[in-house]
Amino acid sequence: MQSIRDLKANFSGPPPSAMPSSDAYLQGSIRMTLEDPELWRTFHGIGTEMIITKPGRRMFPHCKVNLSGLIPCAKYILLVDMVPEDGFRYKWNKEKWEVAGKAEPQPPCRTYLHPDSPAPGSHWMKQSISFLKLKLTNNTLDQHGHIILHSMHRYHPRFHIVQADDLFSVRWSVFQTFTFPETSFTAVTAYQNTKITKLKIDHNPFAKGFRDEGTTKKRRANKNQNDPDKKAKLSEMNRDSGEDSPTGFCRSSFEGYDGDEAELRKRKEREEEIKGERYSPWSTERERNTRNGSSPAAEPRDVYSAEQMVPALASYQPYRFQEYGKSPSPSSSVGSSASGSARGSFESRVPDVAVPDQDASKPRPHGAAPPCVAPQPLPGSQDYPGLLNASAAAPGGKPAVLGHHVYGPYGAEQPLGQWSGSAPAQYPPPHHLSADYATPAVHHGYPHGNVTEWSQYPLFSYSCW
DNA sequence: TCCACTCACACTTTTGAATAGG
DNA sequence: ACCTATTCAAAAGTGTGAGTGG
Repeated sequence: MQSIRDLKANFSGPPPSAMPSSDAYLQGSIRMTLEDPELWRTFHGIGTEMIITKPGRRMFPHCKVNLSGLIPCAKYILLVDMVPEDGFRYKWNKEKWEVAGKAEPQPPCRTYLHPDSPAPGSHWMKQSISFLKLKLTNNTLDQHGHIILHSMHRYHPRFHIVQADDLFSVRWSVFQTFTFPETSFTAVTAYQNTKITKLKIDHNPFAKGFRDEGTTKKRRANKNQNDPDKKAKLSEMNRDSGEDSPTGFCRSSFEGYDGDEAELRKRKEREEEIKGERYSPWSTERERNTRNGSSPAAEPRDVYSAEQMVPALASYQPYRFQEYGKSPSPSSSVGSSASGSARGSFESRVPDVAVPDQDASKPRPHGAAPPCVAPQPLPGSQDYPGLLNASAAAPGGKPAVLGHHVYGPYGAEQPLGQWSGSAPAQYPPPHHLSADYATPAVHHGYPHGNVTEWSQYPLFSYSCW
């Protein structure tokens, strides 16, 4: 298990009041654990899919985490963004996901700000933190601040904790970034894997209507009873599912899973036993990538330990350029975003992810500029303008500590409400800061001194309700 | 023809206002 | 007048399946 911090240096001399209390920062060990990991793992074991729609769709399971190790009286801001897992587009073919080509250019970067932000550490630690209202969309012109993703692409959520008294001081603050491998998912506009559908129906209360045989069967029966073709289809589905389901409802082919709660538990136990054999449709691939390295983290069993903390320096930072990869701004060429890439080896499919030798707990002096690194495409077909391969970023395979810089989406006049508001007017058309938060604007002509100006670059777009 | 996507639908839970009771 | 509990309607969140368009 790695515990690497994603430390953001202050690049432009913040006012002392805005400086994080670095001692506490460095000495404290912030710990984040994923709530309901079992559920996540169940989904992950099959290959989690998340529906994305134009108006925005919540995640299920939704992200819920516990935090500890924060300074109770210090204020923190919590953010979530979505990071592409790799540089590929996928298709569902014959009961499994296959690579279908190169990934599409990254959509505008959006970051979800937890509505409680900023709040004291005691607040974050006293209860689990839910990102229930985070929504995903495939609408690149989305005006509601939802997180924009591409269908048939794989992502994972990334959680950022920033110590900051208010949203303004985010830009001076130190980030810590956490990811959980079991939260990775494929964005889809319609479910591909019936096993996932089944799991969602059985666990999501809103889908209860599809759960038992009663309503669903009736509804389907009503809809189909006059249509022989549909009848045939339906019975075919039953056959496919490998069960003589009397319900005629989309019985999952998920082996042995029948939706009954108690039964589900038993199944889960059984699954646990065989987890090593089939953990995830993706895991084999990952293992292949990671097995060469002898990192213990590559072992699924370690990876999914219940109290897992996966603080990760993203192996790639969302180095997103405006206009889908066209390099629009000076910042794109002077990255500095060298992410200290220390996601567990299990987590990255980027072959040459390196673990930073620079302990994140070792502070860089404030004001020290991070190494300037030009973004480079991921190896092979990976062509993510939005990503920076950490190892590529750091010469000599020594990823530098990431300068994970934030451009506040709020101007000086703008209250916190700007982040949490839902009025479309508050969301300017997506004109995304080139190289966004991976890049210190101070290097690229976005004067920090002028909040109003840099606020034009919504590095962290926001989508809170 | 295939496949990704959109939309209307029926069903559910959640939310918030109105009301009643202490 | 205030607070709490209950009720009810509207809003929002689900997956489904038909239809559409590239």
